[in-house]
Amino acid sequence: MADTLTATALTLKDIAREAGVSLATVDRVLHNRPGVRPDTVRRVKAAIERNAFQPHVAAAELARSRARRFAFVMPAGPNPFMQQIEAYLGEMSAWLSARRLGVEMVATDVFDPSVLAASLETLSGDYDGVAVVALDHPGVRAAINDLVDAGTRVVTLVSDVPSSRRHHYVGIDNIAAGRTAGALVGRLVGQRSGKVAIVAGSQGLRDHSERIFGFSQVMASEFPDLSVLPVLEGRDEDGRSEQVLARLLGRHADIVGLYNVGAGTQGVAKALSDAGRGKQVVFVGHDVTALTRRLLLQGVMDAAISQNPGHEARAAVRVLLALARGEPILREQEKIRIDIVMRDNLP
Amino acid sequence: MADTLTATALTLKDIAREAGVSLATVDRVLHNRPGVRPDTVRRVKAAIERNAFQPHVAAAELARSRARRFAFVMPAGPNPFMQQIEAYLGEMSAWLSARRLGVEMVATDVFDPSVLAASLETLSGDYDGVAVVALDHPGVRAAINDLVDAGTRVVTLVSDVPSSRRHHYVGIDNIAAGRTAGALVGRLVGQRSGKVAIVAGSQGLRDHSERIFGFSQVMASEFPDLSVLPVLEGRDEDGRSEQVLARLLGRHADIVGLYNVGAGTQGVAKALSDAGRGKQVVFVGHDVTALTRRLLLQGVMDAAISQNPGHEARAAVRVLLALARGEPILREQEKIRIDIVMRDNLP
DNA sequence: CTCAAAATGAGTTGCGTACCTCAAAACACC
DNA sequence: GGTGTTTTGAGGTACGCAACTCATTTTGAG
Repeated sequence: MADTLTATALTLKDIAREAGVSLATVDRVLHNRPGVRPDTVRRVKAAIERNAFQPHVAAAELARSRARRFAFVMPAGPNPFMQQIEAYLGEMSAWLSARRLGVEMVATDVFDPSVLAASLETLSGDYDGVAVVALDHPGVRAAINDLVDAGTRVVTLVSDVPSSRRHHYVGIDNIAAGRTAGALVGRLVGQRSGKVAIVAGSQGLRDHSERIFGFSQVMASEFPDLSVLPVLEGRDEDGRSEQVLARLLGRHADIVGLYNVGAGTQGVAKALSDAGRGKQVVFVGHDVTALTRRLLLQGVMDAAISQNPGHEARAAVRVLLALARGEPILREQEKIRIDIVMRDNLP
Repeated sequence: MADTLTATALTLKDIAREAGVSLATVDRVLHNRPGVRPDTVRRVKAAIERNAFQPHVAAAELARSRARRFAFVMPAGPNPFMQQIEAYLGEMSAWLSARRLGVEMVATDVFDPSVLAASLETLSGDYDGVAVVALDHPGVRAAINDLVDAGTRVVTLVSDVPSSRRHHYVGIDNIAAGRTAGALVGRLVGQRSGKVAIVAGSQGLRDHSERIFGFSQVMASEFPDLSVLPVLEGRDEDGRSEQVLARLLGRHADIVGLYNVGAGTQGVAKALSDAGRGKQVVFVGHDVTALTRRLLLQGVMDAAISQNPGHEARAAVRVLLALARGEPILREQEKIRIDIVMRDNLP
């Protein structure tokens, strides 16, 4: 009836006794310090395994006096999504200080590889962990690898650099996000046939191009009655997005679906409304902000694909902390889901 | 450029000096122990406020030696959703034991108020915290209140008892979940008109009736072309669900939508398939299990409304721990979202 | 067998808090 | 002023581990 999940509370001393060695030797093994015969290492590790021993995290944390410092390298300038991440980190401040963790924001131009790489290089040695919104570029990859080699824990945030040796990626699978957007547009358009427009920031951005790829894949394979128009580039700016979309709407009267891949949502919505086609066109975009929330409630947007920024911020901190402590990562917990947000499940 | 988020690392000794009292007095104030003049209490609290002092959680945890014990009171018998919660708790075992936390499962008949209440009473005193899948009933409410009065922290899990004095509810808003299901069915049906069927476990269950309420609300107000048929009760069993639905499908050729409120999904799917209407009827249900995953991939189910069981398990533990430690709860983090899961964003 | 190097034991200190005891001081009351 | 009560101070111990020193034992090479 009452089924217990946790082990008994052994201490290092118990492990030492079990392995027939002294506390000092267990300590050496536990921290990979030199001067222990391979055979002894094995005996100690066996004792640890056998008892499923976990060092008491509170005791370990207390003993190592030194506070941990993490850096968050984020885009400079006004990006609502990034501001949300920063805000959620702010909400954690009591949590952080109760654990004597220091989190510092470093603003930089993440779109310029050399600037970003240089920013990363300056962090070396000063921090126990770094979270970075990274551009996928050889220079950046090298900078990340240097940090890792210097013993800093690195997680990529929102945008990944899979070819680097970063310890973890906190963000969504953008191809799947694009596929989800495609399925939604296709299903919500229903029986109608017609054309589908795509507005992106730039196809040079990895996350945008991956989303477009996934979207197109689904449209081609599952919704043959819908034809996808060439991708418009709005550079994530409202004005330009509005302009290019307005022109396209003028030329095609049979547009039934619209996928906005990045930002510039305000402009996209305005072009739709001005053309008087807000209700006929199925409009799917990304992220839940004050604006998209309003558009969803008004029925202008039909769905938003979202990655929970609060979750991303907290997951990044937790992952960095677990890495620094040598604790296992709860993969399931730290995985960022692709949220489908419609009017009735607005968070 | 580098903007720091966290406070400096003061200790109790610093606070004592600031307030002009001894460590012992600060300790008395911090733990609401008697024997301190009101005026002195004020001075100490002021010093704490002024410095935004947070006790070092690791030190506090270490000092109080006594391990914490939590109990999870869950339904006995084979319920896949509950089994998932249990499995996720199992995945946390390393995390738990590194913090010297004991989590025990208590299986009981949560559908019988008196049995459930009795189970809760037996826990009094033995646990620092209790998470319970609770039926909303006066006897249960009283049992919960008794636990709270005895100093045990209580969170309701999945199913709430809002009228009790439980400290926290970990679960979704079921009315909103029903609304979301309704919006999905309506939108995915598209231009067609016809009838919509509802299969529930029992309308006596609070979560089921709330979901039906939300679903009907949306259908009535936003999809006037769809008419909702009377609710079928399948008691969350496959056989009975299949039987009642098969009969209904036989009587109505114009069913275009189906909402399965609870379990019994296997039977519902079978009735649909056997009638050869798997593809024409928009089928929305709850929870991501091995079965619903398969049905989504096959295209039999169109969407699943899901509350992440892993998140619920971990949130319950974190909330109980925060309550026990007197730490603030990260509301945003512990809030359970209503996930819309379609084929392309299957977790 | 000898000797240096490697491996190990034994012990100390400190981290910041909880929890406890005992004595001293301050206070209230008659 | 004396009495009893309340408030405060001072100090200690313990929690489990990290990080260190130094002495001692074991090992392997010559």
